[in-house]
Amino acid sequence: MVKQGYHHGNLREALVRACLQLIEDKGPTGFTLSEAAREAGVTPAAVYRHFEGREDLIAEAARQGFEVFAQMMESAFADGQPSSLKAFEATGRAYLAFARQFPGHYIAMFESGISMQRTPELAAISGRALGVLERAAVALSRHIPAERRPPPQMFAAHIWALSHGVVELFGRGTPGAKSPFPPEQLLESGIGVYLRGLGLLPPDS
Amino acid sequence: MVKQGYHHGNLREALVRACLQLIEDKGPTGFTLSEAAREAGVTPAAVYRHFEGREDLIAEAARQGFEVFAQMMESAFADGQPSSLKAFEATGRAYLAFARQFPGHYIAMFESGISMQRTPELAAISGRALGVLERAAVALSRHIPAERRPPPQMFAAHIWALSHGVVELFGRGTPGAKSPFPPEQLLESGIGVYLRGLGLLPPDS
DNA sequence: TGTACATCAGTGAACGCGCGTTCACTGATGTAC
DNA sequence: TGTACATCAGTGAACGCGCGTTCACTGATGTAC
Repeated sequence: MVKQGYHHGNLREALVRACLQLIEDKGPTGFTLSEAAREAGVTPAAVYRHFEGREDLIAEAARQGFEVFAQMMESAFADGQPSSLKAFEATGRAYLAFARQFPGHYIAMFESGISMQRTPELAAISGRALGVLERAAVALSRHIPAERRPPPQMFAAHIWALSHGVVELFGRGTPGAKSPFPPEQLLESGIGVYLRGLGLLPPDS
Repeated sequence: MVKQGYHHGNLREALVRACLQLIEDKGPTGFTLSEAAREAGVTPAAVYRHFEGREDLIAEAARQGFEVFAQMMESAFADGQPSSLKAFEATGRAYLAFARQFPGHYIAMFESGISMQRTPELAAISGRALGVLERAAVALSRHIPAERRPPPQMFAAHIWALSHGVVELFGRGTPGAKSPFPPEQLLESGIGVYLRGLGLLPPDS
């Protein structure tokens, strides 16, 4: 992460990577522009050649996160193949997998306090990512008799909330951590119970 | 919140209140000891008569939060009366009610980064609060045939995660906020589906 | 009831610190001819 | 192939700021006699 000559070569990306690492290690609070610059082997002032400031750097980190997130969710959903049920479950797993694989991104996206509406671009990409969840819910909903079918947005919101809660409380070493269950199992079983409650899984098993 | 004479009278509590208000308004990051002192009409140095420092002040705010939280949860659970189902649902509602009624406390407790294990006292009171959820789950579990009964800790963890997720994503004006459903309804319906999945509610209705 | 004095809860000045941001600058790169 | 020059991406010094924390201090309170 240390540059050699006068020109860095790829400072922009190096800064984003430093930002992500710092956020992951020290939380969104702990991140400072100066330290990211230091990490990249560069003067703080150099950052301003590539970003408008501290916030803008975090926003870019989040944006890249949503990009990867959207891709993972979409490829997990796989247009509802082989069945909308399998696809839905895969989507839930992808959510957690992303949070674990890219903790820095996840924090930048959901805990750093930057708004998803900060820029049109950020709004678009985050909407695309979370839209997958909703599409998955819509597809699954078709298998529920219309009269006791909850609105798909509500369905999606439930799953999102459950997933996010599992990540925040049990996905990292931080505050809760008391649970004797690995987060994957927790989320999978939680979704299982939920789907059974919707009549989408056989009551037993 | 401004003192009159040389002695404040109740500076300790005034500082905690200021801390909570600042945390609620500006997030845990935005809170500074100096500003809390200013708010209380007092020199920053005066804070050290009552707390060991910034962290200690936040921890006390969290502690008081857990105190209230435990009380609300316990009185909602009401020893499982009138039925373990009703008691359980009331407990879930109490969780959300607390988060909405005491946002500053909630943030200090779950988002400020202070550990629940910071002091034995904090560990005890937070354990007591979250223990209610587990007792409620245990009581409810008895109505499930043993062979398809999930461990009550898992049960409790699911509900906690769902509740926390709803609070974080939809309970405040911040990042998600796109959901067209009020958080209360979201949580209630989510728990409803979940309990149906456990066979604790009739499949229809 | 009055006074001496210990205790307590504040002051205010000072500290060192690292931060984010700005500015005029300069070294490196690449392109036109 | 060589040279002049525009453009770009960095430097480094400086700024003002507010922070958390410390220290010797002093004003107010309450208690003993």
